[in-house]
Amino acid sequence: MSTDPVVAATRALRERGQRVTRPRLAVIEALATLDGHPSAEAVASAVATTSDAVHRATVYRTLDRLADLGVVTHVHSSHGTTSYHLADLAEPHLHARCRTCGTVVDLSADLLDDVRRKVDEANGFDLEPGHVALSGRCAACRAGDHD
Amino acid sequence: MSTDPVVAATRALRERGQRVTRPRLAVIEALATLDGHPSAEAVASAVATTSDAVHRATVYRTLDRLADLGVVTHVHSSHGTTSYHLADLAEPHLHARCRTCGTVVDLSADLLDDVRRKVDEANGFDLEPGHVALSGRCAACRAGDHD
DNA sequence: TCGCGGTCTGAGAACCATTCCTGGTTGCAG
DNA sequence: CTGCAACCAGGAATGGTTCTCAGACCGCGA
Repeated sequence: MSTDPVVAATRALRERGQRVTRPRLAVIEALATLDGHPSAEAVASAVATTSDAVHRATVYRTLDRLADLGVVTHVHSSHGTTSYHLADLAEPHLHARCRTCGTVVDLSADLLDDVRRKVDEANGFDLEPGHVALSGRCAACRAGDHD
Repeated sequence: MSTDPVVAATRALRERGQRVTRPRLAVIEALATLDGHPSAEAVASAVATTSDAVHRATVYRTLDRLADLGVVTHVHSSHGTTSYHLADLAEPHLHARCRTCGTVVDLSADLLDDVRRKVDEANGFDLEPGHVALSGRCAACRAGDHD
């Protein structure tokens, strides 16, 4: 990660013939700033506190565009929410979301390699393991109360 | 599957002190009739064509209640939709949803057993593999067009 | 069989995140 | 600098799901 993620993102935009606009920069910077796996809504409100006010709709559109370009990664989790993070910020990894507290846990990327192979052989289905968060209960919630 | 799923469902309701009402029966029968993994919306419109008209809100409530009772299983898939099916109708199994055509593929239940164990050891996270549909691309869509 | 208590339903509006539409703005190539 | 096209703001529309409340009905006990 020697490259500034913001710089990398803007470069990726230019390379694809996309414009680098203030709203887009604001979204990218918000993603670079926010820890974890913010939802579109979280990004929107983070940007809202900035000097550049960016309209909600623009945030959604921009996140979508950036996801297309591969600049950001989006993960769907259980309750229909989608979270985003800059692709550069971390190694590829999988996600698991606690169904009780909503925390997202990062898992190692190769965890599902075997499964992916098996599913390909058995069903001809090409699994994309990072695209959806697995569900379950995190250590804290398991300890906190009983099932 | 020697037991009629509708009977099993009504019995489960009674055992929990829940009432067996016409709307609930209609929902259960719709689930027993519909193939695959219908969404709440699909169940609602299936029920709407029946002689007993059941209000949308009631369908949602009922599905929720039945899921609590363990009579139906609900699975979240990528686009925020939730699908339901009677728990009795099939062996426990996992789901994978094609991100292109939306088809839900059933996978064998033990597929993620190893992964579950690993995640438990590494993160203390208790994976519930059936609760969320994995994502990817089905055989037909892979053949149909290129990535 | 009948009545009662409490649960369940219907109806429509509220709700929330997301998407669409339109006219005005702005990046960027020339 | 100028013009074109892509982009954005604003706000309304959308679509699925949940809420509220008064009335209906289930199931138990008499």
